[in-house]
Amino acid sequence: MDYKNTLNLPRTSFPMKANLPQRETMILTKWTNLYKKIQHEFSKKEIFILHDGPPYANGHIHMGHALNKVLKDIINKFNLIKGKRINYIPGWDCHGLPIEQQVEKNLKKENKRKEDIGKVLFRKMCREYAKKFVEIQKEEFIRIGILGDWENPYITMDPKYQAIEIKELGKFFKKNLIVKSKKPVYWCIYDKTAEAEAEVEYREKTDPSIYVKFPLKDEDNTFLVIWTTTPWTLPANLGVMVGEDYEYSFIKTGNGDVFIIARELLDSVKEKTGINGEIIKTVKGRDLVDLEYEHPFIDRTGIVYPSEFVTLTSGTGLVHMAPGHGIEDYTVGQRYGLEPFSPVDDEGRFTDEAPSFLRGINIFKANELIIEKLKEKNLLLFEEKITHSYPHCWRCKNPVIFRATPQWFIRMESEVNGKTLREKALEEIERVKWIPRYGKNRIKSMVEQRPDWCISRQRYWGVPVTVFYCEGCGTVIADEEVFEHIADIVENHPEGADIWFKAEPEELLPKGYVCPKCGGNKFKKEEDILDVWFDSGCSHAGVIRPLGVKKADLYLEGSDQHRGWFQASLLESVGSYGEAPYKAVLTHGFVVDEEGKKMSKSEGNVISPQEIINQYGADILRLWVVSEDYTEDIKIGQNIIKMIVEDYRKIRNTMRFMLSNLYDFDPSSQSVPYDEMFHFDKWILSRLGRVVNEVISGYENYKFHLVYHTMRNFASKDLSSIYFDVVKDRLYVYKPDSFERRSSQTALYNILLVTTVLLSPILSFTCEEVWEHIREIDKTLPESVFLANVEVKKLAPINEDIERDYGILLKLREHVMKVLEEARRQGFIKHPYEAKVFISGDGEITSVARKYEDYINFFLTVSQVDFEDGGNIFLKEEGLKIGVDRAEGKKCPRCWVYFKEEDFKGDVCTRCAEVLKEMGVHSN
RNA sequence: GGGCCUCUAGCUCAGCUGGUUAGAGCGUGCCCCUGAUAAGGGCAAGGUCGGUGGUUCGAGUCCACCGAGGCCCA
Repeated sequence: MDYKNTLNLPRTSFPMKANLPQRETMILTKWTNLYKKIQHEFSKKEIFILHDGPPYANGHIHMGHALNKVLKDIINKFNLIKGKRINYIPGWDCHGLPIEQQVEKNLKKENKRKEDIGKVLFRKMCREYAKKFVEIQKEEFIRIGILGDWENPYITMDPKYQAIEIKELGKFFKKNLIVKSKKPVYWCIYDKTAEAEAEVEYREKTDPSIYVKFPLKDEDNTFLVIWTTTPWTLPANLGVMVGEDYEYSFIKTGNGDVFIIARELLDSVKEKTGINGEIIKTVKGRDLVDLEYEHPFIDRTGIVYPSEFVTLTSGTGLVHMAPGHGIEDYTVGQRYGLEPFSPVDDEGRFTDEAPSFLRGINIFKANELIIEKLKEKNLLLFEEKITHSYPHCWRCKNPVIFRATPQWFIRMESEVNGKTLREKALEEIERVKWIPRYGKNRIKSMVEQRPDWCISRQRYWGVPVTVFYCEGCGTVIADEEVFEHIADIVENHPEGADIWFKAEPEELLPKGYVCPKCGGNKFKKEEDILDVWFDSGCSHAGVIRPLGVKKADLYLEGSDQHRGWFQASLLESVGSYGEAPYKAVLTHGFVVDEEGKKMSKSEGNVISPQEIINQYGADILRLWVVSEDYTEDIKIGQNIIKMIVEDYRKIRNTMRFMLSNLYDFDPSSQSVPYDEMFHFDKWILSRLGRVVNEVISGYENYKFHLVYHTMRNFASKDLSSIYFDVVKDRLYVYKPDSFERRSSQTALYNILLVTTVLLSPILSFTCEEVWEHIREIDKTLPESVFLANVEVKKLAPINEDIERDYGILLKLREHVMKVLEEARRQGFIKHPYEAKVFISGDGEITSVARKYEDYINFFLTVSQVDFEDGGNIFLKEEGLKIGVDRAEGKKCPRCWVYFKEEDFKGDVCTRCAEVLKEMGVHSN
């Protein structure tokens, strides 16, 4: 007789092979309305808001996006498990330079320029471009299983969003947080336009290289020596910068002149200029600070300033400073109250503010005149031509210059509720929880040091700075009512803010509006648009506050956003509402390759989420996200993916084993009450309870890699290697409805439910798939694991008494395994069932093992255990001796355990014979 | 060049306020099973904690410097 048919062998339709790429798309169909359903069913619960930072709507998603969105998804889904309601509205950032550039590039192919087609048409093209990628990315995010309100995302180019942004801007103007002042930007004097940093191209250019003497005011014949390749900026010179910690030497030459030059650069300057002399003293840069000098050819003086921007790689270590013509000069200048002086007009000609010999002259042509002037004054130390890399206009290929132009700024020192914006922002930083903790220092030092926020851009694709200028008196029109009025118009216009560029000022202003200062009724529109960081910085106002909530529970982005979105959002919110828009901010690191190097096309080490999804499935991608500590760089590569795939298999098979042994189990009628359960089943539930605690604390502390390690270890150690291995005998051999089997099935069912729920935030697809199989066991369960309301802790009671005993029994088991291995090696046995184990000694292990005398052989997966000294192969230690011999008797063909002849009834063991009898099966 | 951060077995991670022979899982090797089977089980070998120098009775754990890498700034 084939006894195999009388066993309760596992049965399941849950496939071993996941085939995720295909299966996941089916599950996605099921999830189509899931978010809505959850919102509906969980509507009474406490809300948790993770506010999405908007990715830029350009290109397909990359690993960084995937990492970010999966982390968010895990947190959202964990909150569902905790019994909260979530609100997750994904967003996109749509305006700005990269899209503008891409569209311009496309235009160029048709030999067109954006100037030729006009702002409105150009903006339309940008909008279409952004829209296309919003749709693409949306599909990609949905594909990786991100749960959210994908039907109603927030999009910064939506009229509604733009309207809110304009209102926010209005608040800033109303609170006097915005000022107009000058700042140097890249400027093309041929195209007469500002250019963004990302737009200029570096090319070789030949320029004069001159060393100039700046006479000290209070010390005769003593000169600061500066070096410059832009003599034309000398008329705008307002100071000299030095490095505070550098050493500067005073060189006295033959004719009595004293030159001040950085000591480290002395040799190179001497060599270049031919000056010679002896060092009469050397001082620190900070000792030079505040020294006053006379401008070489203009009747004014300047002083020496300390600067972190001075380097000793070239020049003299003393840097000529023109705050209107250099960004570093400007930054230092701001610090000391210097204006960004720039006596140069749109077309690159000197204005009336320049000395008379230069007025009206093109700056590049003026170089020679200035050099002549310096020679005339005997202040030119040396002159030559050099060729160096210099920024050029990307369209006309001519050199660009830095030129101070009027810009709008949010002033960090403006007052908000009695404090400066900066102080208030710093105060708010203290109130926010930063994860990891050092994130706080990072953003704090950035906010402490940051310059005023320049929010204007001289570009086409963005939200306009909706202010007017009175043509009569030049007054800036920035009344709140005007902003509200324009916001209304924008919100109700199909193309939103495009109306600003289409309509006349009269159409945009409230009817009959006159200049509050001069009563004039002719106005000019501001042409500038807003910095995209202001766009996304308003998202709390556009998304969170309309829900009636003041703060998001969490913002979660890459650590680069301490400078970007976190800061923009903080400043915008503090300026507008006096507080931070978030309670907590979590940051993650960046995706790097297996060597820890950053990914780049040229290195060829880029891996895309699409590749992983198509080859292995989104759950593999999701498992990867939690496999590493994301607060630092997170590595990915083929080897790492392989490892993740292995782990996935282990977890999947563990789930499968449980399912396959529950095919005849009805939890409502066949569960064994906890108190009556078999001790080993109580033990595994207790272990599960520990796992639940660890996993929940891992989730709560955002340490998902700990969740991963805990679950993986539980699956492979506690479950596969111990519990399943031991419990198989009870599951397979006993009568289907026996206590022995039902008790273990009760445990298995609890474990399956709990692990499925606990893993669902991570392995969302697989857990949903498992869930569908669990629902065949319990038909009362809700349709999705994400709608489940499983009280995981209740299903996994911790039992310390049992844990204590089993802690000891497990030690015994480990010892026995070693002895069995030795026996196997020596050929005594092959399968553990062929063994009889002898346990003796007066230690704790022996006494606990005796307590479980009738069961201990099953726990050790051997056929027989004797509590006496014996065995051919043995292990001995303090108070314990374990021996192994061949089991006595013969193997029962049904349960495979060895029994003595007298323990057989017919050709099966008495245990099996009894089971068969109860089952009504006749054996031989 | 500056600020912040990281560096423990082949891989991913533990290792609390400094204190016995540095742990886990995976992978690897060898073996077993064939009633989880393109599965399952067992045993074993692998680190002196990026490097150097300090503080200390004692350091992976504190300090300094160096190296590799990441983010931001320049």
